[in-house]
Amino acid sequence: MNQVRRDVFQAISDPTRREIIGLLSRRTLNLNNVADHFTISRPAVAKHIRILTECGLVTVQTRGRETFCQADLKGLKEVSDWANTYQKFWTDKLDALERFLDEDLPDENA
Amino acid sequence: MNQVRRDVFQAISDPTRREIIGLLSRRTLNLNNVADHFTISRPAVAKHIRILTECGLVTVQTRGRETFCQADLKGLKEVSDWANTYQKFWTDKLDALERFLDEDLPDENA
DNA sequence: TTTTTTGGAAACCGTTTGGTTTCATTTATA
DNA sequence: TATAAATGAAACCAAACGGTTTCCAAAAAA
Repeated sequence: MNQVRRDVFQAISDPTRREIIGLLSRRTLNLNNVADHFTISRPAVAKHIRILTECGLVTVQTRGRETFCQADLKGLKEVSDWANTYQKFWTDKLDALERFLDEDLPDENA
Repeated sequence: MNQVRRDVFQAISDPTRREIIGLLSRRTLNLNNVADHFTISRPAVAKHIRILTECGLVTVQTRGRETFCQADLKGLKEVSDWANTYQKFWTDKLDALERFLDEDLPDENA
């Protein structure tokens, strides 16, 4: 969990972090509020949140003794865009011509 | 790299694996052909490909002494769908009412 | 002013990750 | 048939990951 690689793809690879994203997408919560949703310890949640902040998916704002965590999920566009590059693999709208053009012709930079 | 967690999100968290996906999305290649695109060793590439097969993003077919690797990226729909859940975070089409409803009203399960 | 709440930070731990080298096996080819 | 090509498999490794417990500091509440 110690920070070295910090990109969005790696940040969302952990299911707990995706849950945290889901929580914070609905409302801002302080750290303990987030931790209350999980069985893992509060420091573990804090580390997940740090990872999310390091790739910009969460911003943190301290007020008094509380640390409010807010989702800022613009960075997920990169993920969406990347996955959508391969949309044809799960879309059935390909007709014979498209298949021919996409797969049967030799690639121009092959 | 030893296989335990096998979900698509974790499979695509590694940049090398995303590159392999890109390669195989354009044409089927045998293992050495894939490995030629990288500086890491052939066994390392083989392990990446195994991970991709274990979550169904790549299928493998042996013919003679060669192992042909083919992309089957339907599984990326899960990633696309998940990311698109948060599309409003990078889409500017929210008007004042939407912002009000989404953020300013107290959450019903708060 | 004690006491609680909130959370940062450090030290530690076992497992997973991403990589290597080496060796064996199978299939083609000279 | 001897050799080369393609790959699998095993053993190993350092670093990162995901988690813990413990302790400390600051802010709020009794």
